Amino acid sequence: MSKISDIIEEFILEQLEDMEFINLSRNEMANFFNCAPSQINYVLSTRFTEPKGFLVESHRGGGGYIRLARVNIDKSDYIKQLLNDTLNGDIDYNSALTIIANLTKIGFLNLNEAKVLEYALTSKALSMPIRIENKQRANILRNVIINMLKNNQ
Amino acid sequence: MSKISDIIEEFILEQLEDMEFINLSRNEMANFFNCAPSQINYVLSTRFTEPKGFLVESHRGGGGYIRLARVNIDKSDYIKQLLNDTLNGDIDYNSALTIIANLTKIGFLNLNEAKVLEYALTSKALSMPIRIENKQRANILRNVIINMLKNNQ
DNA sequence: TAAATTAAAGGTCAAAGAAAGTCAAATACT
DNA sequence: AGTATTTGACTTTCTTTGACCTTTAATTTA
Repeated sequence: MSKISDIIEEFILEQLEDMEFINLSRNEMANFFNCAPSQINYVLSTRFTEPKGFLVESHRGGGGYIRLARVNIDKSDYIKQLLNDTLNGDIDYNSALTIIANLTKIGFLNLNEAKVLEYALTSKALSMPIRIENKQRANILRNVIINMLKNNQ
Repeated sequence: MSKISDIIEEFILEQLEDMEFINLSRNEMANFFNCAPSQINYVLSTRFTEPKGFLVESHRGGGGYIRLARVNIDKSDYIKQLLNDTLNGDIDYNSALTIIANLTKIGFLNLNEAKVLEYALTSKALSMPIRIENKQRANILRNVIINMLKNNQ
């Protein structure tokens, strides 16, 4: 019994496949999937976030729409931004997965490396009596990146 | 007059037979076996543990589930021993390096994977009080191994 | 035609609902 | 007595729903 949010996510991803962007109508979507309009916002805000590589713009009023675009990332900018910003805060597991996927996409990690890193950053792997899992995750990820830069390139 | 825990264990094992993984609903199970939901947790935590070669993931909230995977643990005595003993204690960085080297030697990890893992387990990456750091390191290493076992069959 | 109104979007937020997790007390075995 | 199992109250996490808000286009009115 799959969640409606997952179904909507799947649908959107399908639409977006090899499209630079798509325009959605929130009300039509809600109608089609038989859910509250705000459900669409929920899906967008949990699954189509900026760190996951999506960009959402919208216009209200008559003829309003939601435009969803994929952003493509520049390798060195991306890594710079990770080290300077993103990885100084807290990173939950899902965000980590996204980051790892991005690092793979830009060729910084290969699939084997990505896999190991994913496994090392699961909640379970990091679970500790103290509550600093997300900080810990960010820290590990940052250090791996730094070391790869230092020793590999 | 078999214990309900044993019956549930049996049931799960049967489901899992020649399945790579199964998804359970805790509430449905509890309902089916007429027991408290937390009984399911009890069975999982006493009988489907990592050292025994099982992997449990779960999600809460609407549409939540518990996913149980079986892992092929008969790979080598060395790995068995790691999961059963060594990695239940504390592991300092140098011991980790040795373990990673061994895992590489027996072909369980390739060089890329080994490298990432090394980077992820440095003191700096884990930066915390030393007592906890070594526990954390063991925990991460154990989780990586268990997940690799699952994925590489 | 400019201003005012109405209708058509989309946004926000909090409450309700739907799982699963935790922990400790009670009970049962050995 | 000591360990293992069972139960249940309470917690945490994630999802769904709905009431109310804001923005903008279209339409009506003075």
